Amino acid sequence: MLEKTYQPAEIEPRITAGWESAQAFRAGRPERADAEPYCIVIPPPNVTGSLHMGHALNNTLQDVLCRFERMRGRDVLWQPGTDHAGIATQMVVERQMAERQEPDRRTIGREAFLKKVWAWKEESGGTIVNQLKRLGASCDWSRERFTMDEGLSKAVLEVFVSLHEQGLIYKDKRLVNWDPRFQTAISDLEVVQVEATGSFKWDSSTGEELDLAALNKLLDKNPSGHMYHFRYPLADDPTRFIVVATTRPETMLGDTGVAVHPEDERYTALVGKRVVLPLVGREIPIVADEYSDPEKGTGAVKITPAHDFNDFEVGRRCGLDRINILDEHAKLTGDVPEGYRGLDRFAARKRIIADMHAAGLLAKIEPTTHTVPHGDRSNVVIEPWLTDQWYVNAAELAKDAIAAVEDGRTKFVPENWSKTYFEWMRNIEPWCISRQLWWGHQIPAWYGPDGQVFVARSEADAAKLANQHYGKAVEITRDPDVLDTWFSSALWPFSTLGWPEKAPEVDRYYPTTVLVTGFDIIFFWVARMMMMGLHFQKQVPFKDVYIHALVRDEKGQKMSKSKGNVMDPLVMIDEYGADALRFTLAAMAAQGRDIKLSKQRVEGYRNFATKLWNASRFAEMNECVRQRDFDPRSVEVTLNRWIVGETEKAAKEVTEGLEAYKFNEAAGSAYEFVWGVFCDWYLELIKPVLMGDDEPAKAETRACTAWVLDQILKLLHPFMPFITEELWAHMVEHGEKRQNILTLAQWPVLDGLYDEAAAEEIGWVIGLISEIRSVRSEMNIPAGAKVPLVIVGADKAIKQRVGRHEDTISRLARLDDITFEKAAPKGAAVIVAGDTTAAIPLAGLIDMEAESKRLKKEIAAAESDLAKMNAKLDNPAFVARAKPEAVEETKERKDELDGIIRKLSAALKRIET
RNA sequence: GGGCACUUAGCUCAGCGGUAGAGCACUACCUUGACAUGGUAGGGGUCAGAGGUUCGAACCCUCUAGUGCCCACCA
Repeated sequence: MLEKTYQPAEIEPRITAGWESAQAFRAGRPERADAEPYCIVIPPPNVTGSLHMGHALNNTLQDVLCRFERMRGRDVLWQPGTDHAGIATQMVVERQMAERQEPDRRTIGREAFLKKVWAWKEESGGTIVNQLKRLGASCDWSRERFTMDEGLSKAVLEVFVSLHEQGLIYKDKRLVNWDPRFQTAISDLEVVQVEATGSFKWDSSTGEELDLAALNKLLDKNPSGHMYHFRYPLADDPTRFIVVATTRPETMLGDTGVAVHPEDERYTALVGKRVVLPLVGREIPIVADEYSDPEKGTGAVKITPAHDFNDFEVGRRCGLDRINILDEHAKLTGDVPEGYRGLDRFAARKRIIADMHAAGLLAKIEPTTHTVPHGDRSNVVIEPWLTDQWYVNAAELAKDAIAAVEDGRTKFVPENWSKTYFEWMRNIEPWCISRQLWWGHQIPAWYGPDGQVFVARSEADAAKLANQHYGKAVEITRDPDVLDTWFSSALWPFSTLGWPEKAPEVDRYYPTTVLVTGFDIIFFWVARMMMMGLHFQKQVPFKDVYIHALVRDEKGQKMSKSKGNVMDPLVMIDEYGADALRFTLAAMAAQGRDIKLSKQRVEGYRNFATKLWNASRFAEMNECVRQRDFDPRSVEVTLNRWIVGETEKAAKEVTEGLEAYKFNEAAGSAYEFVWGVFCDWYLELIKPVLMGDDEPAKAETRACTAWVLDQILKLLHPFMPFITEELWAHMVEHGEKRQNILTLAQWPVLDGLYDEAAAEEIGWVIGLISEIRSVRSEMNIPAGAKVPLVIVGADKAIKQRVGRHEDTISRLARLDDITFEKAAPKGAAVIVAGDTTAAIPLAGLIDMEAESKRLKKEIAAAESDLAKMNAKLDNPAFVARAKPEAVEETKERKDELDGIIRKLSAALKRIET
C-alpha cells in the first residue's frame, strides 16, 4: 500500500539505484541495434563546479528529451563528462595550497604542481557528476569523459598538429589581452567591459590650485574614469605645444608618436615636425593618420603602439617604434626613466600626473565615463601586451560554419539566435589559443636553439624534424604554454565518441541530434564546435541547437554568489524533490525568455506530484489493476470512452510539444490533463460506478483507470522520472508486481480513441454539475446540504441522459433527488447549462431577492456577449469576408446566448410576478 | 554606435489574427470514504501609449515611452 504522502527524499536514492542496476541509460543496447540513434553531448560542466540553477535547467531539458526518445525506442546516447577548466581549476588548487601555507607552484615546479591538480581532481572533481545524478540525469555514465583524458588529449594533439600543417594554426607576435593577475593571455571573449565614471574636475586655465591629494584618494578607489590633457612641447619651439588627451596617463612613457587627421587644418603645419616626450625627453614625430578623429578630444592623439590595439595599427601604418613599458605583472619596466621603473601601473599613473603637473604640462582633468577591459575570471584590468602567441585562423574555419547554418544543416531553435551567431562569425578575429598556465593541454611545439619551431605529435617526431632542419642532432625544448580550455571543448562532440581512433561510435552517433545550451556560450562553444566539427568530420556536429533561457534572479540579473542571489537546486531538491524542481524548470522553459525562478512555483509543482501520488493511491485502493488484454478501443461505458479519448488528446499534445522543443507546452498539457481532467473529473465521476453493483461496468472502469494511469505515468516520466518510476512499480499488472521499469517502457502512441458522442455527453454532465455548484455557492446553500433538483422541460434524450448519470450528478452536485417538470416551480433558483434548464426548488432555503440579483447579473453578462456577436453578424463585411468557420461559430454562440437569456429571463419574470 | 529582446491579473509568467489564460497570492464556504501539499465557488486585466493594416489585433506594421541583454568603440 502506498504511504499517505509522497516523500521524495525517501524514494529518490532507491530509484536511482534501480536505474543503475538495470543499466537503463546504456547506449547501444543490443535490442536497439536497429533503432535510430539519438545523441546529445552534455555541455561539460567545469570539474571544479557544483550544480547551480543554470545546470539544473540545462540538464533537465536534455534529460526530458533523452527520456522521451528512449521511451520512443531510439538508441539514446547522452554523453556525459566534465571540462578541465584551465584557469578556474589552477586557481582553486593554488588557493588551496596558499591556505595550507604550502610553497607556491613556481617553487615546487610544473610536474609536482600538476600532480597536485590531478590529485585534487580525483578527490573533488566528481561532485557535480553526483549532483547531476540527484537531478535524475539519464546520461550513459559508463561513458563519462574528461577533457584531459588520454583519448581526448589525443584528439587535441591531432587537431592542433593537423591545423598547423594546414596553416590554420600559426604563431604570431601581436597585441593580446594580457591578464596581469594570472599572467596569461586570454581571448577576446574572456574580456568583459566594465564601466568607470570619475568625478574629479580641474582646469589649469582657471588658475585654480590642483588638489593632488584628493585626486589620489579617488584614484586609489578607482584608477579609471578621468581624462587627462597633456601638453607635449614641439621640438623646434619648446614654447609651443600640442595637447593630447588620455585616460591612461602611464602609457605616455611608451608613446612613439602623435597622430592628427590628414585633413585637420589646425594641425596641417605640424605634421612631420617632432615633439619632445615630456618626462622622457625622447623626440617623437607628429604623423597624419585617418584614425585620428578631429571631433574627439583635441583632435591630436598620442600613439602607444605597444599598449593599445588601435595605436598598434597606427604605428604599423606610420612606421612608429613599439616600446614596451610593462612587464607581465603590469609593472613598469624597460626603457622608462629611472624613477618609474618597478612601479605598479596605477602607482605610475598617479606619479605621472603629479610629475606632468609639476612640469606645467598638465592642462586639464575631466571626469568621463568609459569602459575598462577586465578579465572575466581575474576581475583585474586587462593590458594590451605585445607577446608571441598561438592563433587559430578562425575566419577561414568560419566559412563553412556560417554556410552550414545558412543552408539549414544546423538549425537554431528559436531560429533568431542564428542572427547572433552570424553576427559574430562574420566578424570573427583570430582566436588566441595559447595560455601561460600549467593546467591544460600543453602545446605540441618544440624549439631549436635559435628559436625555430617544430610542431609534431611527439617529442621524438619533433626531434626528427629538428635534426632534418639543422642537419645534426640538437637540443629541443617544449613550448611551456597550454591551450585555451575551449580548444578541447570545441572537439567535444567527436572526441568523446573516440576520435581520432576509428571508433564505431563516431559513425553511429555523429552528427549528434541536438545540442542544448544557454545563449551565453554561443560564441565560446557552439561556434567553435561548428568550426572544428565541420573541419574534421566534414559534417555538422549537431542538427539542432536548442538555446534555452538563462535562470536569473527576481531582478533579471544573473545569479551569482557574489550578488548573494543564488537559489541552490540541491536545496530545492532536498526540500521539494527533484521531480518538482524539474517540472518547474520545464514548465517555465518557454522559448527565448529569461527564467525568474520563485520558490512558490516549485512548491506548486511539488503539490502536483502529491496529487499524482494520491490519485495512484485511489486507484490502488479501488483495485484498479492493469489488465493484460485491455484494449482502450473496446470500452463501452461512456465515461471510459470519454477518458480514453481525452488521454489520446493529452498524449498527442505532450508528444507534439516535445518534438518541437516546446517544453512548457508539453508540461502544461500533461499538468492540465492529470489534475484538471483525470483527478478533478474522471476520478470523481467514476466513484458511483466503483461503489455500485454493476459488475461488468465496474470491472471495465477499474481496468480503464489502471490503463489511463499507466499512460499518465509514461507521459510524465520525462519530466518527473522518480515519482513515476516509483508509482509504476507499485501499480499491479495482471495481478502481479511489474517486471519492467518505466524508463524503458514504450511511449504512448494513441489514435482513434476520441469519441465525439462520449465527449459531448460527459461535457454536458460536467457543465450541469458546474452550474449547479455555482448556483448553490452564490445562493449560499450550505455546502453540506443536500437539495432536490428539478429538470425543466426535458425531452426524451435529456431524460435518458439524466438517467444514465443520475448517481454521479447527485453525488457531485450534492442532490438528494432529481425530478422532471414542465415548468420551474415558484421560488426556485434556476440553472441554465447549455440547452438544459434546471431548478432548485427550495423556497425556504433561497433568498429570492439574491436570486433575482444573480439572474440579472447573468443576463447582463450574456447580453453583453450577445451584443458583440450581433455586432459581428450585422457587419456585412464580416459575413462576406471572414472564414466560414468563424461566421458559423459566431452564429452558434449567438443562438446559445439567445437561449440562455430567454431561460434566465423567464426565471426572473417568475420571481417578479 | 550596431544588434536582439521585453512591457498581459497584486507577483512570476504563458498565449502571438477569431469568446483574455496558468501558478502563487486574495475572498467565501467545506475534516464530502485518494489528496487540507486538498475540494468547491468567486473577485481581479481598456493585454505600456499613439497611429496603421484587416471583416476582426494582446497577437501583424510604424512611431513613442520605459526596461533588459549582446557586440563594438571610447583621445
